[in-house]
Amino acid sequence: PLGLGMGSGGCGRWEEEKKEDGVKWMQLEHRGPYFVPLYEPLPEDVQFYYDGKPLKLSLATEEIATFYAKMLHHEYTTKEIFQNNFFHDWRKGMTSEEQEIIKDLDKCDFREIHKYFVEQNEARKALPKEEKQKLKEEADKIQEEYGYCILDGHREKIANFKTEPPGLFRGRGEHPKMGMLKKRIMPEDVTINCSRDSKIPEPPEGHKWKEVRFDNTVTWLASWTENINNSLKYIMLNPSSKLKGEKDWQKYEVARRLKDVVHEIRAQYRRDWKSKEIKKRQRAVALYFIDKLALRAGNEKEEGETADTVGCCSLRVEHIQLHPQLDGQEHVVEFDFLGKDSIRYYNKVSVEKPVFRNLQLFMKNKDPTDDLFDHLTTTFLNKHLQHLMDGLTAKVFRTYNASITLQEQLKALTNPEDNVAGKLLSYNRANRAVAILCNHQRSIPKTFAKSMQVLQEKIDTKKKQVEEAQEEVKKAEDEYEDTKDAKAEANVEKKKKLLKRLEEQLAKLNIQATDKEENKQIALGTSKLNYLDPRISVAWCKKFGIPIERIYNKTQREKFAWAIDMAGEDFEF
DNA sequence: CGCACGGACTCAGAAATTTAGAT
DNA sequence: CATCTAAATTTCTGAGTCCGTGC
Repeated sequence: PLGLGMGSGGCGRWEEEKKEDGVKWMQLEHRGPYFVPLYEPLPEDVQFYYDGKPLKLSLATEEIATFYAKMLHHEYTTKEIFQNNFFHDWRKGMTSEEQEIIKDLDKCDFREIHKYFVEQNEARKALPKEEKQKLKEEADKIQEEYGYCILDGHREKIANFKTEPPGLFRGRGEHPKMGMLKKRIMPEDVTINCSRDSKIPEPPEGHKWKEVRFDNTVTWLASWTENINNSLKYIMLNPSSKLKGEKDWQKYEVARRLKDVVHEIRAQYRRDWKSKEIKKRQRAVALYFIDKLALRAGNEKEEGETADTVGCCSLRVEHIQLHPQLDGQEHVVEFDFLGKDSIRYYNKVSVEKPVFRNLQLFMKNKDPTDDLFDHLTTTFLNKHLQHLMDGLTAKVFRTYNASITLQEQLKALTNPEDNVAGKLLSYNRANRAVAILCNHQRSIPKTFAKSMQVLQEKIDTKKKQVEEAQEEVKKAEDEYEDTKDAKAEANVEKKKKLLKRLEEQLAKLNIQATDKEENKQIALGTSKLNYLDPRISVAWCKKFGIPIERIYNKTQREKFAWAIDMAGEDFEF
């Protein structure tokens, strides 16, 4: 229905007969989820201690105890909320006798159990090669049996074919539910979705499914309700599948359509800044942020159920500060809030004057904890966007701005004279510009400082070698001056060649160091995988003769097969 | 008929595992 | 060539967005 235009190339796999509205497949057959192994009790000599005395736990109580014991040295277990939630749920699982004894988490000693698991891990690592090989083969067999399905005649990889094992819930950031017990998923919890006439998956022996349904308007193979947030979890296809690939393609086509109308939309929200309706003004300012800063929409969240994070529409007064003047800039807005996954967004932005004025108005007579856009919801915003362009929602701006930024940055940064390493540095820098725009961060790798130092030492060594080689060249040249014999001439060439090689190695190391430093706190993967139209990258590779393997690994090439197939070097986003 | 709510899907960084490269 | 180590890749599952529906 979207009328997707084919790029150059074109291939059978990505163009197929249209299905009825909302229908996702005609045939779906699979084996159902793979259930993670049941709990194995601890050996007799591994004991739990309460108040200094060994205490034999019932099987269910012991299992939950092991979840905590495994995390003993994790920062989580030091948090009061984690401890309280864990202890509350643990006690619920205890027998009444155990409840009578175990009343204080501080008196619980899990150290021996913890030590046992550490040793188990080490033992597994130290296994002889053949044993490891055997384990791998077993895993491969499971993957082979449960990891694929048949969808409309194609064998497709499944993303998550295993049920999630039980354990303690670990939310991101200050999550009020951290430490709660995540229950084991049983076949009786699972709904299977497949085609009516397919081989219906067998539940494990002695069990039955909660339900088997035949709904071809959805893409999931199985689902269950998890007990922490009482929400659904799904088993779905791998990104390499045709179904997901087409959806991905469609996403970028919508973003490309935004390119045609974005100027009009920008003109529109600038007009709306002056509207008499406060609601319209708020919508226009929010949209300006979404467009300029690539903020997320920011749906309302249930208070106390999740970590306190916000997006654009849910920003509170306390999340911004207004500076009429700052560091030589006018109308500066200082943002400081926790976004998705409790990742901090911190930014100082000079905004257009009407935006600044409006923000002052929106903040007037409000408490810090009041909503900045108190008359705005994501539904209202998206209704408006839908009206401006078919399929337009707030998130499309992120996709659009990310992809257009990559394209522009590649154009600006790529030097055709550079070698492959130099061009790849440019690519990474363009990718990095997008990651910064989208605020994709990672924690600085634990070994960062050390490995940076090692690299710096390598550079210093190489520098010395280059200097020595330069002297060697000079010496050889002097000798040739004196002797003029062929052997000396050959020696000069040899030394020059060596020098050139060393200089190239040094340049490469320097590039590596620059890249590493610039990248230490930036996560490139998320934008590469979810925001950047892969056809831009494919075209860039073709244009500059960079092998596609240098920017996409195997998994990424599988996910972006559609783009690799269809994009020529002249593709424009 | 507006809106809460559930459902289905994309997007997210940490942790685990594997691979490659240095010694 | 073996072994250690860091980087790359894969796995995992939580956290968002957005839509349809039912009251």
